Amino acid sequence: MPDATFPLPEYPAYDPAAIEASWQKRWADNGTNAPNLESGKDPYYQLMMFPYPSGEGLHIGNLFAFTGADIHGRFQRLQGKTVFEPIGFDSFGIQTENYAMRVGEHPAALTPRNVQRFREQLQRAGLMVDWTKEVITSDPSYYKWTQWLFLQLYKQGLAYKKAAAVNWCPSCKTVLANEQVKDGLCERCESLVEQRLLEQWFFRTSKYAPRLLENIATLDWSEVTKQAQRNWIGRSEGAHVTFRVANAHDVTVFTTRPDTIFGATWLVLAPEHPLVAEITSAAQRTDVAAYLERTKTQDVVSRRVSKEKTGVFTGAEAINPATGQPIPVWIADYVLMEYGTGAVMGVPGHDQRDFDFAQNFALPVIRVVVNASDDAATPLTEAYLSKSDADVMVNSAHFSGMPVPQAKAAVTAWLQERSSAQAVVNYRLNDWCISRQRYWGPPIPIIYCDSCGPVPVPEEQLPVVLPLIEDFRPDDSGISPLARHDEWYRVPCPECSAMGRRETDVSDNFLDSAWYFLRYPSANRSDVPFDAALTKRWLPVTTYIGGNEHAVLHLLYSRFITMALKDAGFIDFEEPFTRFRAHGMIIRDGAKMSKSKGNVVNPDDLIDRWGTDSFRTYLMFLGPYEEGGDYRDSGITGVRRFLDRIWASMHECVTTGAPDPVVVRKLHATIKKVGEDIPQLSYNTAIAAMMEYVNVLRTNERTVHRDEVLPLVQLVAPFAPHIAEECWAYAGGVASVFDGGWPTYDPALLIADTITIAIQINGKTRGTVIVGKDATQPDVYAAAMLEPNIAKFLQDEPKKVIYVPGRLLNIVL
RNA sequence: GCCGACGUGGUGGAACUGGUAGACACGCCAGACUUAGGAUCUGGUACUUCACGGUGUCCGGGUUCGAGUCCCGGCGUUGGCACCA
Repeated sequence: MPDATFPLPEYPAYDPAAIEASWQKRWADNGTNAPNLESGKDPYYQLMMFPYPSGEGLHIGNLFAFTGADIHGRFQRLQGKTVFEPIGFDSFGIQTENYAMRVGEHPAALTPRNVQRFREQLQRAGLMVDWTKEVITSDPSYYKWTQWLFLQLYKQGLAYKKAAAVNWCPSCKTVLANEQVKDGLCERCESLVEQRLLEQWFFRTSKYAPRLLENIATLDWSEVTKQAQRNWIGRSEGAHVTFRVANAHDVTVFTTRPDTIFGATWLVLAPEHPLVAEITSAAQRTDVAAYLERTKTQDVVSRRVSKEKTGVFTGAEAINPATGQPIPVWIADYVLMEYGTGAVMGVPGHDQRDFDFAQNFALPVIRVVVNASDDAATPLTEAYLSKSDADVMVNSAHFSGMPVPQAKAAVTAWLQERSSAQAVVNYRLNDWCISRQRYWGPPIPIIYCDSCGPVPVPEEQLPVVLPLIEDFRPDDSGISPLARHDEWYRVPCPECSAMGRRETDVSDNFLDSAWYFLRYPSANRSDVPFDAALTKRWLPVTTYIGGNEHAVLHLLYSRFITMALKDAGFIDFEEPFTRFRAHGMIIRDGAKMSKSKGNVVNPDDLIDRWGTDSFRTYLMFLGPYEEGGDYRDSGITGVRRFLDRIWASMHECVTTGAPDPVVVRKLHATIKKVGEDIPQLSYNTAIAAMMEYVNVLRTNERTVHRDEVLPLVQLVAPFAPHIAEECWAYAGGVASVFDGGWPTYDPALLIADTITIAIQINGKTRGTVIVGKDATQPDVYAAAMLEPNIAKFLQDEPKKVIYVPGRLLNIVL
């Protein structure tokens, strides 16, 4: 930066702090970033994932995410679209509640402060956010509609209550979703997770599994995200096969390998299977009871992580419908009640888990699939998982000798004829448990009445306001703290007016964020969750940019809610996000930033030192936006120099004379490149292209013409909006640079008069020649012969000559 | 175990459908202007060789006139899921 002791320049030094504050104020005063949602032409809904307002303030990852989304939104605006770029705060939830407990404050006191701090930081970040449509999920004006949403799903039969074995964290004292359990430990506090049986509210996400899966193909989303969704939904084709058990009961299993049924030498039920009690023989009752007790009290770690196969014999026998032979029925906790039918057939020869089980309990192994080169008599040392289409059946009655793929269908059909099987498709997507026995969330709007049962709170009585209570801490009763407050808890039944009790569970934080994008355009409306006309005009979201850590849950829940609302007739689309792009993660020194590692970077300090524009541009320059990058302190100087040079060029430029054609040619190439890179989120290469242009622009301190620099100001505007506005205004631009459009390029100017052709001998580059742009192969060849370095190789006639016009000539000797 | 991504100078990273590997930037070296330089500008910077040249995109094969890019087989790093029948 220029020093004050030096002869003063004739123009003001680039002072980011001053111009950034001034432009942020002007944008707010002029409503620059608040589009007219009713009438703006070409609506473009640019969404970014709203932050959870933590006590630590915004971190660099947030700003990386938001800046990337903002650049995209600003670019769309420069293309003439009316861009709506809202933001809000995901302020309910267990994170805030846990933080509040840690610092000994009430979440209701903490949240507004955190939100305010986030707001200030976000405003400094120079985002094109429409602050008039801000949404705060913990505000009654928002969660009123979250509760309304619950009621709509309830009416549709998509919300129901059931007793379920849940993951219980003894430290957080709450139920955890399966997704919140990592290796049997609580995702947040890393305590051992236990199992408990509780009455919970569920949404029927499983009903939508096929649609959620099929629609993925129609979405313009990052491929990684789509794949993660597919895996999560987990479709598998197979069959339900029914076994007769103890001459009295039918037990249905799900299998993806019906072809291996001749190798099924036992049947296993999950410990929670409803038939366990009925089929257990008198002799085995004690052992079974002991086993059930053990699996129930066992913590989830030993159940889910140690894959040791345990089990107990029920004393019952089942008939294998293929062989007609009796096989023993076992109970084992490697069978999960949540998946399939909660029962499986044990085929030790061709399933590794069954093989391990057979080893532990000395159960017979029958091989029913062999590879062409294998001998069926060789004892197996592990399960043979059929991988080749050349595998054939053995020991399988009249199916022996049949190739495996064919046998899958044939065996199913054969069993089906005998009413023992049915081809089915199974999904691993479970229903969504939305109950949380906690305080900091929207109370689920249900009242229990002794005579009427569960009664939904009438819509006109919403919101069910979360009461301000001092002792919001959960205890280990498993019941929400709200139950301890009679004046809130006791309430008349809406139907019969007898005294009833409120549901004390609050809903999952993911429900708050599963519909916020619907609320934004209608954020100022208190009478409806979303205005019909505005929703029609602005949704679905045009482009959504966010972290891939939400690739599964948040995005899937949002899709589910959107589908449910469509089916209920509230909206006319069923996919909320037309285009989704996942950004990468910012790491430092090859590792995630974390407080414990002490490698956290504070964005405020960087903005103070270098300015928002430099900081934004630097974040985008670190690496490909969709991959993230490695943060280093040293690199930001290069970006700041780049902006300094733009500033200097603008203030030193002349309007007399004509722009240099060579510079103009480079300018047009840069306009093309930047305009192509931004929509693909190739921000790092767009910035590199502009830097290259600046290097040409200022070569040897040449005099810059205004027409050479003004389009550059427009190109850089999405990245560095404040300096762009300032330069635009300096050059006499009226209004905002963002209403000035995007520069166009002349394709004719991109074609140079001369081109450089690489000359290769046997594929090895030996030199280059410069020829006219229309040079033919003989022209290039002749030119190459004038180069001594090339000519010396050509004592003999070349065998072959390959010419790639405009690129290279390869002479093969 | 399953699914995915990635592997290029001292560093972050470029390289469109196979076509001059290392754009751009940091750092470093040298020079200019300077009382000064942590400002600005200019030049250089993959490795190796005095040079001509040779070698280079994780390793080993292959396809091709030509491979960072495509194919096969390894190794490594990283993200997600995981007793899902």
